[in-house]
Amino acid sequence: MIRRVSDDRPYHHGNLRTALLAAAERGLRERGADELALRDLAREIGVSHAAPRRHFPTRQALLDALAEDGFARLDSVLLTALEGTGGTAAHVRAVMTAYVRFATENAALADLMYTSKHRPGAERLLEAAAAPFGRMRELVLRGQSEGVLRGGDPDRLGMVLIATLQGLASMVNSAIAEPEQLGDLLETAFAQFVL
Amino acid sequence: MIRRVSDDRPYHHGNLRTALLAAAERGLRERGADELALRDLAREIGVSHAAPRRHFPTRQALLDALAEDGFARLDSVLLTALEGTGGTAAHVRAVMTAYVRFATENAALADLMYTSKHRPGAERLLEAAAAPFGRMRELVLRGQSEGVLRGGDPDRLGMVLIATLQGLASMVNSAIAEPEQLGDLLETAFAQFVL
DNA sequence: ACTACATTGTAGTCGCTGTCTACTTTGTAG
DNA sequence: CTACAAAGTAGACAGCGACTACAATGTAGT
Repeated sequence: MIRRVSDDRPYHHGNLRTALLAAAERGLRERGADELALRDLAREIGVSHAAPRRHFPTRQALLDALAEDGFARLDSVLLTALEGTGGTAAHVRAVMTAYVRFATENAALADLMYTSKHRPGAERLLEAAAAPFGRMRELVLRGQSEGVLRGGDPDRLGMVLIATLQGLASMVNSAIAEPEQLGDLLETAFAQFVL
Repeated sequence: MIRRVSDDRPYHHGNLRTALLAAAERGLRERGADELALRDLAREIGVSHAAPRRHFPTRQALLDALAEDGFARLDSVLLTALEGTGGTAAHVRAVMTAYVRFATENAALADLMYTSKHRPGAERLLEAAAAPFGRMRELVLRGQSEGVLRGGDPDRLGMVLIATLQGLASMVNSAIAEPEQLGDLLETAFAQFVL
């Protein structure tokens, strides 16, 4: 059992991919995507500068993985919101609040999730996004069948709903709208969707 | 009248700031913000690598200027849409279409305009954004007074409207929604705002 | 238990970038 | 005409992403 440099860390990290994602997520939250450097993460974790390459062949691959994970986290946040008490209308309100809360508390992550980079091979991201979008679609279907939501193609309505929420989060994140307005803005949006 | 290196370009460019912005805008459209390098732009224009610094002290300053210009261009696009024929409802529809068209044809620019980078000194950007937002607010006021738009605080309603449009553009730009759906999505959104 | 091989780490290098500093050329106001 | 401000150049530096060659470790097959 030979140990490396300072005789404390094993040659193989064992969980480098996970460690990288965790460190990257923290860096993303605290300093933004532009400040994320693979070499910084490697130093922070204590591996060589080239080690991350085994798990993320390129910096963009790491950012994509972050975005993918972001959609999974968003999905679980929405799921939690749907577990609350109250009727469908209350659920809609809860989900709306939860979405915007998530997207404003993780502003840089939200940017990554909806970035418009030239990305030909982003199937993984789209699959990850399908989870929260599907969940929202189900809620819309339920709302329509109960008559609390406007009719029409549930896919379209769900998409417009998420778009509105993500747009509102963007306004706050870019400092165009003030965070204090968020409650009122959400209420205005809510009134448009719920009959 | 001494000339420089290849005896063709004068020592002073004369319009370097404008030239940089133009080249950057093209690069932004064709290759995305990540690929924008100050040194590339300098080479393309034919000045030294340090010359851009006189006009944009940092790369981020150039990106901010691009975003600022983006809001000005957006405002003029909206203005054009408002000059069309038809009543207020038609104007609302035209503005909605124009917004989403602008934000999808200039996807990377839209990202810059609504980015959530830690930006303490972004007053310039906010001032630039005030133009299109103010224009939208006027339209909302007109729509409300004519009874074609839902009531409530016009600032809030205008903000929700732009948020919805920007959100829809984000969905398309990130390939979550397909461009072909845009028409239907816009119609769904339109039906929510116009009584 | 041994051994071949895939996996996952290390070290070093390369070109490129953004930023900074010192210097030079040009425009311009007094 | 002359001093100074404005706007360019050249060179240096550290840091980064990406690539390569090599080393250590886990593991599957005999």
